[in-house]
Amino acid sequence: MRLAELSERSGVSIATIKYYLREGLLSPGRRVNATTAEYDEEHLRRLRLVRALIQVGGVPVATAREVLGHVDDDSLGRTIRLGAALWALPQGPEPDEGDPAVAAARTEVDRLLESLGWETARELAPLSPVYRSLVVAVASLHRLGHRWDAELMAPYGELMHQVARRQLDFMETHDSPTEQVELAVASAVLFEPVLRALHRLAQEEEAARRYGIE
Amino acid sequence: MRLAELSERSGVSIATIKYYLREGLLSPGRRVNATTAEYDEEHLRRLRLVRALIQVGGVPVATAREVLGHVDDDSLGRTIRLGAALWALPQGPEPDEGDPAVAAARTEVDRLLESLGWETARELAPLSPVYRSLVVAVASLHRLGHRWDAELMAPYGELMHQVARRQLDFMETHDSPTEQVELAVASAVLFEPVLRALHRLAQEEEAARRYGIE
DNA sequence: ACGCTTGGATAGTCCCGCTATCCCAGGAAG
DNA sequence: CTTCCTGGGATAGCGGGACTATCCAAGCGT
Repeated sequence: MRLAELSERSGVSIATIKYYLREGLLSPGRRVNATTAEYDEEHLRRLRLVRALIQVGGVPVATAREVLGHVDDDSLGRTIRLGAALWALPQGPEPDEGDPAVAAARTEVDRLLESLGWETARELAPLSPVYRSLVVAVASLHRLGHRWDAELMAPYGELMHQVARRQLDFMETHDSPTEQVELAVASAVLFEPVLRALHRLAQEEEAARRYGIE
Repeated sequence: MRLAELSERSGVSIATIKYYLREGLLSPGRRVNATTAEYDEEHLRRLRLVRALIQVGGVPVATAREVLGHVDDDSLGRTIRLGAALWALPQGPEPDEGDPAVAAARTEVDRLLESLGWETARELAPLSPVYRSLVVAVASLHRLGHRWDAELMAPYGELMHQVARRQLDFMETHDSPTEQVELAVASAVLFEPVLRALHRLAQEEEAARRYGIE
């Protein structure tokens, strides 16, 4: 299919697709001649993923490029590829090491990982952006006066572990490693808005049950 | 305390505090005379909340203003205040009603709410931005080929309900309604990065356990 | 009295995600 | 062959968002 058709079927404007091509989020089409390029279903799939990441997941374009670069890197093993893709995602602020709230948060997070028995996560913690963003969020909660300790959070960790297990089960129903990693990334990015929405709905629901519509 | 001290203690630059004052995220200090204003602990607390919303939660300034407006509106009952504040938060794209994936997603979400017995959420669904953002995310998962139905999601809904219950329990340990709503908003915004980080760590952990470091 | 700080107002900066314009090279129609 | 039209690449511009830098006038301290 041509650019025009790709645009038609994906609902993304031609100008925007060109922009994504420039930014390296999409591989160029197969050049038929100097003025024509041909795109296939693979491009369409990828374009939908890109849109989902950017629009629904709110991932910046530069980050999406990096993530997809890892997804496509089939020189790596599955775990590393997945890890690399997930590590490229967060982009929150870095922890301010001078802040005592950060130090306290770090201690609690470490205790949490220990009590959950997440050995790999503990080993990789000093390097992991995800770990750092967790520390930042916990430090913020501390500063606002929330009690937040490992005991309190452990059940949530277990829950998220259950979620992750379900998702990897689903991932394994696909064959191609690239597709698997793509799915995992899509889950990471799109499943989170789902959880967030469920969380907020639950909060409203529970508040209404406890206090009624005053 | 003066502006300079407020800046010092919060770690936010004077210029930025002035910006927040202009934007109405912070109430002006008590004017002592034509050139001096006095701020108190309340301002500091609020400033920390604002920073957390914006930096950690990634909430746009305009949205934060709206949310805090509801938090401060003590003419409303607790449930409504909390609901209004949470409704102002999401800011995702609106669902495209022409899209069949959106229609399918809506059906599944409605079935989910029914099976969870979230009556209030069901009643308010047509109006709720949170509900709409859930539909958008689910539709996106559908388009990317994820199986997503009410049965699959119900356990996650239950989990989020548990989370919400714990948070409201904590909220009730505070007395002032404004503080309670503030806490709830902080939870909604800061607890979510925590869950997200836990989710990603769990995903890495589980992948490493299943596949090793290939 | 005079410099120094404080707070308010205004304009400017930087980044990001597009979007509009221009240009040239085919291919199709006459 | 010529002419016109379309597809694709390159470049520059736009609009919004979050700050940030500069200026200014009014006190306050010595």
